[in-house]
Amino acid sequence: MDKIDELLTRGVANIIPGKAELAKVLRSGKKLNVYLGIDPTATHIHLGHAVPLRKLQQFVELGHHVTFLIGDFTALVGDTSDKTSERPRLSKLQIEENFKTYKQQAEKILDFSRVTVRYNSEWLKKLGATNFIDLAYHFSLNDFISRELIKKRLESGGSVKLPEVLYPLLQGYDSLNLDTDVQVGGTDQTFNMQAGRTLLKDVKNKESFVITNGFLTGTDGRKMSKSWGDAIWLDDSPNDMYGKVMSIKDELIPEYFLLATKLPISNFQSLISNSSPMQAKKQLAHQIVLELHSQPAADAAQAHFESTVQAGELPTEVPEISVKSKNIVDVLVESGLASSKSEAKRLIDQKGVRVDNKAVSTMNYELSTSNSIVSVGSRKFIKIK
RNA sequence: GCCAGGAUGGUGGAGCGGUCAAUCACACCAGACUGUAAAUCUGGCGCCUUACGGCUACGUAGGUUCGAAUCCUACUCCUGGCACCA
Repeated sequence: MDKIDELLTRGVANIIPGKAELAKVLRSGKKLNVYLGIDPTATHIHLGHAVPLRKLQQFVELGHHVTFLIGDFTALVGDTSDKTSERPRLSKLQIEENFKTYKQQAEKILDFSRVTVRYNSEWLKKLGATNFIDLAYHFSLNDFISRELIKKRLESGGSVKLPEVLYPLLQGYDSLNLDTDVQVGGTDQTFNMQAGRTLLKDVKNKESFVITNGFLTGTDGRKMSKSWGDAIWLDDSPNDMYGKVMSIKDELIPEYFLLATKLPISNFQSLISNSSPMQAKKQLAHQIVLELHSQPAADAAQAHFESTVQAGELPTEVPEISVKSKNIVDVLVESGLASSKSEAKRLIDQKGVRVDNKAVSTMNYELSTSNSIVSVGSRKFIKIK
């Protein structure tokens, strides 16, 4: 399996119009214009978001011309499928701030020095009503209302706002302006990306491709999502990240190797079949931390996991804190181990609090010696100075 | 503008005058168990109090009542429908 094969298969849900066609173009050696669009309201990236970024990076490595498109204009219109939150109108400054934050995380995966960053307001701002109507002639309402989501809402008497219908049009115009050969995105973007194909074909008589990637399963077994609290974030600390990976179900190990690391497929296949789930998962967690942080961080996170979680020992580095109080309840609150006195008492009640590894059984407990280690549960430790 | 429906804890969503700090589910926390921070089971999950109990909360502001998340009025914001547009 060479790089092109890997690009065509790894984490890929669908290729439109087809894999064979794209393979042919890739093999021809032609440099392609590839792009991924993002919504500038998003600033925090998790491993699921990272899947299309990895795909983009594969294109970069093959020497294609990759554009990272920031949907600053379309953000104003809003992809209204998400109806719960009112979309704030972002100022140019905010958008740039957001992107800065985004980039800090994204560059762990995507090499921005070999990527062109652009904003779609560049051309959308200039698009007048006349041109806009012209664009609209390339589409029919039938296509839009046959979409599953839209159809359901219409059938149940819900309303579909016009901008929702117009949104794909703008996205298609992006493709046209970037003279796109390949668009990358999640399967949820299939329809919007198709609009680009339509325009390119109609206007420029150009055949283009769409690659959609699958979704990564979150730590709770559902799709990894910001709102479900089951995400592993690119900026999670090494220990957190390692731990979160260790908490996934064993069955997900191959999926994670495939979608969340860049380890060659053959490498991890043999690894999985030759080791116990526990070992394989530790390898996986190590690899993920290594890629997103560093080798030493990954080693340290693994050591931390082995000693703290597996052997139940104290972590090597315990944050030190000085507190005014001696009483255990106050200490817990002051150190932040508990958010309120009520919670602190609850924790003590439930035998969740230990001082120097001995469970605290009374609220009146006073810390006697300095340098005591206070712990809550099995993973929160603090050393009291 | 008119009509109808709605706004409850981190989320979804009950409750429709007292027994509501608010059913339930999810998320979260602790305990047990485990190769694991998985699964499963147990307990917990506003704040203050060792406890008895107290306090603040159900969009905002008032009112009715011995008593309101529950009834009334106004306002704000959402969601539909209808109308109007020189």
